[in-house]
Amino acid sequence: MLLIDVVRVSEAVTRTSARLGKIGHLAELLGRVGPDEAEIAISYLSGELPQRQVGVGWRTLEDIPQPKLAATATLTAVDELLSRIKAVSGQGSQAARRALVAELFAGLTSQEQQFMSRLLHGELRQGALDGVMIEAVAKASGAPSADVRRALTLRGWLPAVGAAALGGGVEALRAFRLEVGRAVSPMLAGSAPNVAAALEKAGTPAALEWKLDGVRVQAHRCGPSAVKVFTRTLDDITAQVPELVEAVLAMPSDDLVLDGEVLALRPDGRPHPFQVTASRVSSKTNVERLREQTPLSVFFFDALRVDGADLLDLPYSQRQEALAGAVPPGLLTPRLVTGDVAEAEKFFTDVVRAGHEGLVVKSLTSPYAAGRRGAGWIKVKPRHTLDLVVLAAEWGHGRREGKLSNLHLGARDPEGGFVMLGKTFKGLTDELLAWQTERFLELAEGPTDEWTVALRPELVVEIAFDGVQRSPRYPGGMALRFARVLRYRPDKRVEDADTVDTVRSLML
DNA sequence: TTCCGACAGTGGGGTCGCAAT
DNA sequence: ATTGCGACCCCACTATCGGAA
Repeated sequence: MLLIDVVRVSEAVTRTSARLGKIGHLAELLGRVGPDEAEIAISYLSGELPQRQVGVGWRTLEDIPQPKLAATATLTAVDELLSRIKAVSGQGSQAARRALVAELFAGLTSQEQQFMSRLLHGELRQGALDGVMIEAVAKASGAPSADVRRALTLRGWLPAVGAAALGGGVEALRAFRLEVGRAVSPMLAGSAPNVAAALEKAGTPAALEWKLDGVRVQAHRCGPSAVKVFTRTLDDITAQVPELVEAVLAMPSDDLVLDGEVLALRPDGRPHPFQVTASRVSSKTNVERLREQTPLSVFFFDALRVDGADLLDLPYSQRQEALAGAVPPGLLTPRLVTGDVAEAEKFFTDVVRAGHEGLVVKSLTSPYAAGRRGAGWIKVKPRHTLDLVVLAAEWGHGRREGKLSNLHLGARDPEGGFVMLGKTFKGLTDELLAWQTERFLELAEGPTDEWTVALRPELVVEIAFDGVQRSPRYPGGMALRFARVLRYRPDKRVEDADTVDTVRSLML
């Protein structure tokens, strides 16, 4: 199959707004793709590369060769070149990588070049990713989408699941098993504004678990001496977390799959800022030295397999029993089962006072269903707000093209002027986006660069955020974490906006 | 007919590893 | 030694579609 066949379908998917229409276009192509090219086609059309990352970003793609006129590139040839690019990126010069990228793009038409650029950027923007592709695989193979979804949970990679479904139908899908040592797609949580709302969603009584601000880990014990650890995106971080490996090796069972969170705690037991944990977990060199300075702790909250028994389909409460039997009590995430709102709210206050992120409220009956947010797990976190001043705005991309989208936020400096604390584009409705674009252009002092418009500091906006973190980037040495717009405050003057001192007092 | 769950899109700050400067 | 780039940790929120109620 030619790359252009895939590109044409992607363009048709982009033009079609109805989800069922998108699924129809994708399924049609899956119906005519050969078995050796199915993985590549499914991968590209769900917006990812079979190689995952190949070490090519926006900078590398700034200048690419003239396009060809005739579309002759085959999927397999393109895939093979991308694998070579990845290999060179792993160990080789940038010049060698650039040469291979040039070779790839020189073989593509203009239409194909645009597709490949977006794919490499991870910005296909065709309105279809895994969720839509699951349905397309189901339609093309004749298997129920629940079976496709289930196989994806166990296998963790849709192209392999899709290729199996196209080749062997529903039986091939049902042959997928949880395999110790191979990552499973993790179950994700939805969110609620407060504990009472979360309890309502999860059903009572529910389990309340501490939400720790670290890195999600899936630990596999594969036999007497082997452990593997994966992140939420299924990357292998075993070598970076020796403490966790040792903790799992010390457990009596030698056939386990556990779900948990790893984080750095201070000697007094309170958590380090997320930045400290992230730094430790992502460091690959000097791990032994680093673990002495910043040891990691792990807390498990679910068990997918214990002593060779798969537990994914069991209700939460039964998985908890298995977890408690397999993991020492000190490595269990603190939890409380209750249906009482007052008791739950006290537990929430306690966990926040202990310095942690909040709670995850879990239905006692839900199975471990990967990939689908919001079903059985609901997270709750406290919310801070500040009244800040809009200092500048950046032009948006994609569906926000032509709109001023990303706001530069500043706190008032009592000495005069403003101190930038970060940016946000979140929380804006289309209506607000249109309004602010118009209003900003009235306040514009002129462009500071290609994307940014400086504004007269006159607008006050109420911003919600999760916390203040240390920042090497901004002049005040601090930045807001997960800032989002709540509403504009036309009733407030700039003199009423919060000051940097207020923000600094929150950074404790 | 209305409601709501699931999905895709739009990007945010911070940090590491690596190659080039 | 520093800088630029790519990758990936953490993540909130809105718009939309289409099935459920």
